[in-house]
Amino acid sequence: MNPKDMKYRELFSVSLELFALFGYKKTTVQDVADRLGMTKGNLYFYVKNKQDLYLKTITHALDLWRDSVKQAVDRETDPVVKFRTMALKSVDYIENNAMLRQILMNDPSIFTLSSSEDRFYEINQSAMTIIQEILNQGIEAKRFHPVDVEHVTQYFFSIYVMFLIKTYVKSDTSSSRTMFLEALELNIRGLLLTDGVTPA
Amino acid sequence: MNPKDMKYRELFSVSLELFALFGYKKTTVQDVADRLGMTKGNLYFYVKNKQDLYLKTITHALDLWRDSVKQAVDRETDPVVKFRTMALKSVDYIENNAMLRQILMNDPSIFTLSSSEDRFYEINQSAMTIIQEILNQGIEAKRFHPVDVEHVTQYFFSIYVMFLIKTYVKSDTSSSRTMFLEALELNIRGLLLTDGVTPA
DNA sequence: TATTGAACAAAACGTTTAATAGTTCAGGAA
DNA sequence: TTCCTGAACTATTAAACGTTTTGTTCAATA
Repeated sequence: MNPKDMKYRELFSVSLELFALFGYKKTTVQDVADRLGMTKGNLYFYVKNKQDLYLKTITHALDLWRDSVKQAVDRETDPVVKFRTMALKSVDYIENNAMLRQILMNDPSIFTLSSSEDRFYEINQSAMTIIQEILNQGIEAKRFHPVDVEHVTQYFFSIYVMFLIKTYVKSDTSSSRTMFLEALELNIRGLLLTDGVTPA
Repeated sequence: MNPKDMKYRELFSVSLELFALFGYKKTTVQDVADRLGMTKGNLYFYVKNKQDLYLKTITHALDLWRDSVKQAVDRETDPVVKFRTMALKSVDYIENNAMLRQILMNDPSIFTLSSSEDRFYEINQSAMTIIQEILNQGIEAKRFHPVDVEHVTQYFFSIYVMFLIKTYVKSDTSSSRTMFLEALELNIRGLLLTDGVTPA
């Protein structure tokens, strides 16, 4: 890895930690520069402005999240197992990442149900591709119902976002784990074709 | 109907219209009193304060919504038809009620994914009862999978709220209708027991 | 290319003040 | 009693102010 990338990684890492700890407003450019052992003026060599620093930091964190899920999915071959792995790994990742959870709580607008308000549209779009590919593969293999892939992908991603909001933004922890697992099985049943037989 | 109830209905009707038109902040107690042909002082005979007026007004509107869905569901007997009727009627009602839609847009916090923040907890709880009864009946009649009724009810209600937010709060109108219908069929398939046969 | 530090601009903050809007209440009419 | 009025009172909001903090730029430099 080249030294420039290293510098960026360190920058995003420090930045994420501070934003998680203090939130966007209370984190000053000076704070970040101090922790990096540089002056705030020099930060502007790496990012356009504070907003840009924040956006790049979150985007980087979301990239790592998606990559982790993608890798887990790629290890599997069966579409049903892929689907289940995707769902479980996604939740597992955030479950074990306190800093990212804190970021979500500080800034509820990171995950929005409105695509037009979505500041992370591109990364979310690429996350949806994972769902889409699994659906296509499952339909191709005659394991899944021939659903409207585009809309069902959108639907699954919306449910996923809804869960994230419920559980980590609104911290409605109570029974949301059980709800998630019940929902997962229900959706898999909704997708599955009964072997060979097409019900009337 | 007794005259007191009539007065309240008029009050809520006028109030809803003004809140829809101007939003909570811009609607003054004076505005409401004027439209009712009374003084603002007298409004306090009917409600505790402005906040109470708003809460009672919205609650009343939500009551009418739920009653309309409940009536439509009660006209059916088959659990699958009931389920579909419930979903379609719910969306149909808001689709044909511009004032209520405006209220939702003015105040995005009416429908929240957090039960602890829910100012309309009771009415939403009673709406969930409709779902719960249909699930119980369907399971009893061996038409539905024996799902965890409590959590699946919560799940369906959350999806419903998610759709309302997406469509009427964030006005992501684009393809949300198609998504809704695809999701409805997927969920029904997920609920349905294949006749007689239990898949391994 | 990467960094500094000073200078500048913009935003946030605390305070004061005036206007507006919400609430109470004594008293009177239905 | 129930319902209502109108004036008095209180709380909230908005604007304007100077002050301080913070974000951003840039010429100089290693």
